[in-house]
Amino acid sequence: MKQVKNIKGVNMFPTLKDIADRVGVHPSTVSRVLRGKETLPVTEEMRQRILAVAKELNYQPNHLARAFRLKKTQTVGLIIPDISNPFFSGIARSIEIASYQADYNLVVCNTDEEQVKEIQMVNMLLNRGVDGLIIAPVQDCYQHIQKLCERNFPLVLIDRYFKDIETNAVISDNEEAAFNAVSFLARAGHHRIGFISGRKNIYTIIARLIGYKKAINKHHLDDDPSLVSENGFTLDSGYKSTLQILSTRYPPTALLISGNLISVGALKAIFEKKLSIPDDISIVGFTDFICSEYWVTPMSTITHPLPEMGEQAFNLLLRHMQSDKPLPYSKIVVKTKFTIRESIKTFYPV
Amino acid sequence: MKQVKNIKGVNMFPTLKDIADRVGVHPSTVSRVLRGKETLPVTEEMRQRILAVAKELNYQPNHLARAFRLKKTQTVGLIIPDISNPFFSGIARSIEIASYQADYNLVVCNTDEEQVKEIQMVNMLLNRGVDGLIIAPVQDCYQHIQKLCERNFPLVLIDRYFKDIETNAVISDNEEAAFNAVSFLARAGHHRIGFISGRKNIYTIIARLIGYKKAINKHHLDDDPSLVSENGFTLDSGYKSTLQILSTRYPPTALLISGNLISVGALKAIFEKKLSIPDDISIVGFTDFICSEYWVTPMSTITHPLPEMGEQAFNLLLRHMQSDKPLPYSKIVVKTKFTIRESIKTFYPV
DNA sequence: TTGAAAGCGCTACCAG
DNA sequence: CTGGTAGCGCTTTCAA
Repeated sequence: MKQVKNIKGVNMFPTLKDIADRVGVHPSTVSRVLRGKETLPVTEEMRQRILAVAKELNYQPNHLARAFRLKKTQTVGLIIPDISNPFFSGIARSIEIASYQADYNLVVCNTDEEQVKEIQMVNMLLNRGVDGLIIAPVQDCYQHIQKLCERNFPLVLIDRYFKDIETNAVISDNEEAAFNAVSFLARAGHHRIGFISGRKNIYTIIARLIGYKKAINKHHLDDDPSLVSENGFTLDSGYKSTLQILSTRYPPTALLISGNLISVGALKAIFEKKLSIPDDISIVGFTDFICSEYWVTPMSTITHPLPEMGEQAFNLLLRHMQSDKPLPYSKIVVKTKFTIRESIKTFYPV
Repeated sequence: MKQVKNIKGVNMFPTLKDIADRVGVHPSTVSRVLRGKETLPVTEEMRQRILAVAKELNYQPNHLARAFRLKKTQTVGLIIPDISNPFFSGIARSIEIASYQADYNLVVCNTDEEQVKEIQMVNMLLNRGVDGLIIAPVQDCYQHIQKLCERNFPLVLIDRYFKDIETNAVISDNEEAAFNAVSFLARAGHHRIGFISGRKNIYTIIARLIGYKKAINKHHLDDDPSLVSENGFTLDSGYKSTLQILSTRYPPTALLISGNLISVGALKAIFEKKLSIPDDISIVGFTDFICSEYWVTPMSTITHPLPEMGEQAFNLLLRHMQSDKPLPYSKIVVKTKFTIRESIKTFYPV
């Protein structure tokens, strides 16, 4: 009768029936005791006997069966561009901490900024029954995101945001941060300030660009389109953009750089041109590595509170996953921090 | 009859039965066509009709049901100390790339180097029915790992290895790498070489220590226990260890540093002591950030081929997951790369 | 070649 | 208060 199952040794776990047999009771009763709320009608004696046997057998409910039955997996999907980017691995880590505490698992998917992959992954994760989704979207389109919202599927966007559709989101104060950084550079005496922006279409980039422009206008700085270079988020694109901007006839004296991999590429370009920081060129970078302050010239950075972002995102998601009726959307904006280091030349004391 | 299920909009996917009904055939037939091997006995006409309807309805097999039935989830678990450590996020990324291609999902868990958490997580992932496990173990104990092997559960260790038990593993040539680095420093004229080793008990650390000692002996360098500081893998422990070693009566002229977060901590200590690299102290670091070459003094590093490690680990795991009989274990050793930069002072030309 | 039925382990509902 | 039963969607075996 007893079959040799689980050839690979998985699932040698006892089942409800095993407990029921030992106690001499029906499996459904065991289920009620083990899973049911405190208020379910069972004799205290029964409870104790079942609980005892369950502990003795070291019973763990079969997750696969539960997930199948309940259509709940206690798993959330995280879709990000690239986990090996420190910005996103920081976010992933903080989400994992929160999800671990709430007894959820985290499935991590990387899009490489490819819209097709993202759509595939959303689909796949839904089919696998994740209970919720946290996404830093590619932002080439949003129909698939919109559909999730229409179905009231628990979803939180992180870092990036669609201004055309309403969703939950945890984002940072990009516009303000860019404005403040450029304003600081202006007050320090810079007139030509370049912006290596990263991939366009992305919410963060658009917001930073707005902040940049506003500061340019407010401080009457050189407003020259050739000072802005949109490109990818990779080291190489940062390198190329920077090289290009520094090779123009009137290169900037300061650079706002939008992303940590881009910053590394920018440094590469700057050194290749034999320029020195900050004497020839001042730089401020969005998001930092942990080692920013140990760079050739310690780098001024605009830092995101990654732990806070991840925690907020997960907790927001959790509320939506646990609620049985649709909740109103929340948009949480976290504050970045501007750290000034030696990478900025000040013509005037600021 | 038709219930309003899926209140949150999940699982609006058609089932085998939906297809069967449309085609006017039994669900099991549909299953045979859709899942079965090519050789199964079905009329070609039937095949085509079913395939057509399946495509029309955009049928996707319900992953939860399949997983439950088959006890296979197409998911592998990755257990690492900390995804926000660039070393491990690099490994995680390369594993994810390989698993994506093989149509597997990846669940990432962080232990924070806590043995209890690791054991918990192994358990939980087994209960959730992962098909295989890749682990960078904490290495305070190995009984749980051993049990997995006894059950023939598909498992690959990565970066770390137990010399007392046989397992699959993808590791790097730590001993040789340490030996080579210290030998280089010796040939450059250093006699007192310190080693900030990281957490002891860890395979990588033990191997590096052996390589370090061998080089010390071979080149007749100062063999002083106070030159070695074992500690954690955090920035702070690197900071403290370095501070301690540099504060001894006869501090070393060169330092081998075992980990990237530790390196950052070491730098902090060095700068705090107002020492300059490489004039006062030379450094070589195990594993690098992408930005190592842009540090105050570009850092000499021993680099791991993370993409190769992750890919090898996943492919090895895949072979074991796909085989129905136990396979012999493989131990794959990858080569590190020693990159010499300005952080080393050479008393003699090397 | 196809249909029918059983069953994975669990939960939920309805009787008693 | 407890037992029985049905069923989630799929695969697999056996019978037709």
